[in-house]
Amino acid sequence: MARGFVTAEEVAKRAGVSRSAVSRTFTPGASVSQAVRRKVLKAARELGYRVNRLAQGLNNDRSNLIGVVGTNLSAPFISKQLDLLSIGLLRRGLQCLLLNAADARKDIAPLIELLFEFRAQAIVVLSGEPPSSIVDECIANGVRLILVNQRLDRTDTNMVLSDDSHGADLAALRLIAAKCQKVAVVSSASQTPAQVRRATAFTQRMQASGVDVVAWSDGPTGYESGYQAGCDLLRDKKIDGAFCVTDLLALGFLDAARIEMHRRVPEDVSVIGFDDIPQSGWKSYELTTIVQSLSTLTDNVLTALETDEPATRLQVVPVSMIERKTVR
Amino acid sequence: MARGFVTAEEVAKRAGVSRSAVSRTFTPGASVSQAVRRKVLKAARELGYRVNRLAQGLNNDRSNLIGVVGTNLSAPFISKQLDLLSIGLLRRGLQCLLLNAADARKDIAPLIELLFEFRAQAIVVLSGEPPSSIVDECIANGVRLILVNQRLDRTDTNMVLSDDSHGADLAALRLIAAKCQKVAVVSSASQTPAQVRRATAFTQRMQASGVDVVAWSDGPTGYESGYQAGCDLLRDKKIDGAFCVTDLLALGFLDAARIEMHRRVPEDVSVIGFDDIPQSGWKSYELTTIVQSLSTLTDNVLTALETDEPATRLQVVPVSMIERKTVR
DNA sequence: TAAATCATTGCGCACGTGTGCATTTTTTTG
DNA sequence: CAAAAAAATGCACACGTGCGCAATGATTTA
Repeated sequence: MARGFVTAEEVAKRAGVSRSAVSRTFTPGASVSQAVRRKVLKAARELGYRVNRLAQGLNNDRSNLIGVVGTNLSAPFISKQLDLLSIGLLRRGLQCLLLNAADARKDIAPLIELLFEFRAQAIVVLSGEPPSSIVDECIANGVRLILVNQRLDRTDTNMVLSDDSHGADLAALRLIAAKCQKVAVVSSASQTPAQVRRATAFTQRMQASGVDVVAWSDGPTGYESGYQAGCDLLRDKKIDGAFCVTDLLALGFLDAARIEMHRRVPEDVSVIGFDDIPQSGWKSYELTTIVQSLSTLTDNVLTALETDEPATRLQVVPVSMIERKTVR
Repeated sequence: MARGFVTAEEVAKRAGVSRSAVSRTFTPGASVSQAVRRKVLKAARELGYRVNRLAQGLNNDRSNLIGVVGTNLSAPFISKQLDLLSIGLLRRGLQCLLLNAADARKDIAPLIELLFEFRAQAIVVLSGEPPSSIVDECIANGVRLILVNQRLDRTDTNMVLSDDSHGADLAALRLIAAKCQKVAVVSSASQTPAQVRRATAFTQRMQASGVDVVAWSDGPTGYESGYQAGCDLLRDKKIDGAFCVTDLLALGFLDAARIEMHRRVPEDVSVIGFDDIPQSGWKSYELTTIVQSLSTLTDNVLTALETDEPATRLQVVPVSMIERKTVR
């Protein structure tokens, strides 16, 4: 019971073979006789040997580590994304080095530096806007960079994002069909690129149809902000529709409308969200919303990760609308 | 612009010093003159040098990697736990190697093996029951193992868990105070140790007071199962109280009670949950529940991680009850 | 049976870093 | 200014592994 881990050297000694034999036994496709292999495996089992992947990655230059950076890891949408991503990585024999960007909301550059130090093979950014200089460094070091739901004005990095503007269009058209006269767009103070795209696309489409639009954005992207928005906005009795750029906002808005402001949904006010988080399907809400296909989003990230020469740098994942019960 | 990463050797050559000087420049407390340090830093910046932590960990035997294993990473409670944990790790200069145990629900042994291969300094298990043999291997290899909300019959590993039985007691006493005559205990088919502890403690306390208890457990631990439980159980008009071992179950139960089974809560039925996830505070629910202090839970994990000689192996975190509006 | 082919094995180098040790340079002290 | 102390520097080894290369042993072919 030596302190620390067992090395291939010790296994070799016990099995009475060379260290190379041990290495080859654990290297698929290497040339070892059955007899030696058996001896090595026996010794390894007895000593509790495990190959050291760090040392392995040192001369392989394949660390098998994938860096994942994100904020708001406990928000339903992101956490589901992380869930699927981590499963997919594990299945592909890749490890997930998770960095929570909560402390460095805007500037995630230091975190990416850290991932460089760990020789991450690739980096997936779930949220937080990376400066353009980071992209250059990734390219220089041969690290693949994948941005999720986030658009950069460059063609030399991978981006996977949902079709925000089309989603916003769907929402707008639906509210127009519901004969809304005056609608609200609810977003948060964080104003992520995705949120801005959704809000502006929606606004444009509505205004083109001659519908009044009032914008609201304050606080963090969560239930409470949506609730606040509902309380603020629905003092205006004219408002009969709302598009919330996130389901969490929409659910807060819904509760404010029904419970605090005494409106009937959908009879008095129609509400549409974006994301389709699990809670939106709960019986108390049944929110009509734009669904991002989280599985195809994740699949695209994973293929972008393992493809050697990515054909398409920019992948836009289609969205659809699921009609539940919050639109007239 | 060489392919791959820059090494200390190259920096040394460019700066006109020895490789040792480079190493020392990036090692806090090492002896380097100002002049040399400046030259090295300049060269490093120009070349984009970053120390290779993998190689570093090779002779340090401090990989700085902490393995985190868990299932249901997108469930509100676990995801919040992961969120806090990953923040805390980062602040302490530790990296979070995340393994999603979704594919190996029961047997997480292979995942822990994998963490051994990466020479993780410590392993945090958020869910999924590790076999006792794993504990031995961790000890043999000097890897600290921390089990969260999960009790093993051994005294040689770290465990941090909420006071489940006391929480269940609080719930029982409250339902007794509400004069419930017949109550349900709702759990899931997964029957994790924590769930079992809560359910049995609750049942014992209730039966000791002469209250009828019916148990229900089926499906995964989520909203839908709670909903199903509500639909099944509330056919019995006698049932006027329920303790759900998880908030998600409780929320589903609530919706079933109010919407599907037309009961008034709390007038007809009282409901208590466990965890205090964000959704429980939402205006549509206002669930009375047992709150686990996620922050102290996480703090205890982190201190267990960095303390060299843990005084207390078993840490029980106190729980409390937050009264909202689902109990008469 | 001799020759040729093939599988197996061990040696030694490489990967990128930290650090002990001896040596050289600088600073402080008397 | 000389001597002693302190600081800085380079060399070489160690960490644990994969793999190329040459040598050895086993097997097939003529």
